[in-house]
Amino acid sequence: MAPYDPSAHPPFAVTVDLVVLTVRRHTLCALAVRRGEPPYQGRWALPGGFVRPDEDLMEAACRELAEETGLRAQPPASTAAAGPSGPYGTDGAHLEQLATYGDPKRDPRMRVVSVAYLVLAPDLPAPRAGGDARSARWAPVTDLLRGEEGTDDEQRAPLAFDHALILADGVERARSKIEYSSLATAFCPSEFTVGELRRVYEAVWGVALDPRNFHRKVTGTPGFLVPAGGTTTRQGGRPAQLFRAGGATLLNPPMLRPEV
Amino acid sequence: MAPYDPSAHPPFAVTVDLVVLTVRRHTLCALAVRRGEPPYQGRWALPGGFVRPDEDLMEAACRELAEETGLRAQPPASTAAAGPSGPYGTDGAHLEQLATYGDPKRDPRMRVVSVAYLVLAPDLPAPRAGGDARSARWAPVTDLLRGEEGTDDEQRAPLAFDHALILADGVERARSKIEYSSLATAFCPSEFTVGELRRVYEAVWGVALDPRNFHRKVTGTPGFLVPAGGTTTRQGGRPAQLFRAGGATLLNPPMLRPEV
DNA sequence: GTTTTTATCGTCAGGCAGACGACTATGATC
DNA sequence: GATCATAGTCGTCTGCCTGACGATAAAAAC
Repeated sequence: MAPYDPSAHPPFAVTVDLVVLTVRRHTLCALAVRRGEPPYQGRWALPGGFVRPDEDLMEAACRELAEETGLRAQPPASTAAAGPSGPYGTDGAHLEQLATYGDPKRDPRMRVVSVAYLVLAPDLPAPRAGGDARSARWAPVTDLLRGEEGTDDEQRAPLAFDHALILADGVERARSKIEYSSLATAFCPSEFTVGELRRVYEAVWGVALDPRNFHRKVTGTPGFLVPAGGTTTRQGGRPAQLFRAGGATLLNPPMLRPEV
Repeated sequence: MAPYDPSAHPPFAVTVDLVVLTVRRHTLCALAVRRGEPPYQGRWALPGGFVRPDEDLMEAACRELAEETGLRAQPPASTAAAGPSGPYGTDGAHLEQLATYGDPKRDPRMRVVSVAYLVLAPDLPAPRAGGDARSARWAPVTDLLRGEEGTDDEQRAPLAFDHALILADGVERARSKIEYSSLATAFCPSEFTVGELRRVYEAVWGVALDPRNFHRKVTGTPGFLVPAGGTTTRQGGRPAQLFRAGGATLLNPPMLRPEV
């Protein structure tokens, strides 16, 4: 480390940005908020905000998540406040650090370093608009990521700042992580069927999976699913068994993503 | 994002810390430097330093890496200066963002947010002491991580700050990443034998692998290795073919890490 | 020359995934 | 109520890959 010189610290602002993903209507969606002030006024952006002076990064992410979605997110009492080690459950949603973005020009106002967090949530009620009357919406990630083509529809404008890059990184993380972990259950309500879980994989990966092989795989992996007791017919067709997420977090061998 | 208020930015300092890993004498080692000033004066720490006002995070990491190891590391001209997307090759070494640590109490002097980078390097010559005469050394990660037991030997003192946590996260990242990528070749010189590559896996994972099955796996995976033409006998025994890292970056199916 | 060391090729059995057939149990429709 | 459409669940078969391990090859050490 360079010799310590207190005057040597340029003024950095530190923010957290959230990539909040969910699956709605068989589509992978992300939470977007409309910016109320410059720069990028009126454009869609990822939710986020400044980290407070005495707040841990994950604490700040939890706070922003609660403000935007109403998901209760109390920081873990004492465990590893600093590190990214270990995901952190918030009311069934999954939260983990994604990456940090610090291009000197990423914010025209000043030097901002942003720590992005990834949240995987079950299908939530309509997003809360937040106290400051900003509008928020769930948007398919494909729409948010190909906002480049200029179009009259302001819903199609590219995301503010470098948020398209952050979102793309978050989506890629989610896609690869459900391969070798049981994280896909974070997209499901507390009780769900094998078919619902399969539709999560299909939406996140954008592929069709064989229902029979999928069923064999997830029910055959110890600790992945535990029977919840009942059945449901909410998807139509023959009643399906309800399951809860089991204790296992790592899938070994992993769920194989079909080659495109 | 919260309404913009320029007065609302607490003074954050942003640093980069480096987890530089290599394999020496069949052991996974990390680069450690001795701190020359308080806090934690005299203790071992990860190399790192403050990010400069107009410097991208990865640029800062490259600069620190060059200062500490002499590895030439010029930032990519224009590509994705901000994101963590895509590793970045530096003279054969691999550099990628690891995670960001921002516990308000992690540095007693002030609020410091540190972005950690992971570097995988081939066995280098002795580390450069650096212009400011600090000492640096390669230490087995097991020694650095179990420095907790109080002992007279100052080489055994725990790492400064939260660097033990950062190092542990970096080691875990490396362990899991060589499973499904060809990154293990970053620990090797430009030409290497299958046996040398196997010893990298054995050192990083701390297990013994079957030489025959390993040979079949790596030579049978298209794009992983390309013959370099010659043979060498530097490891003793029968001469072994020399290989170079192939273009493939992802291993599919992955190299399986034996269950403990 | 014999031993030691490392590299490399083969063989074999078991596990798992992909492809797909068959059957079951509901609601919707005629 | 019969039929159809929709989902869910159980099996079968084949091929690929892995782990275990035998066997051979080519050098250095003794």
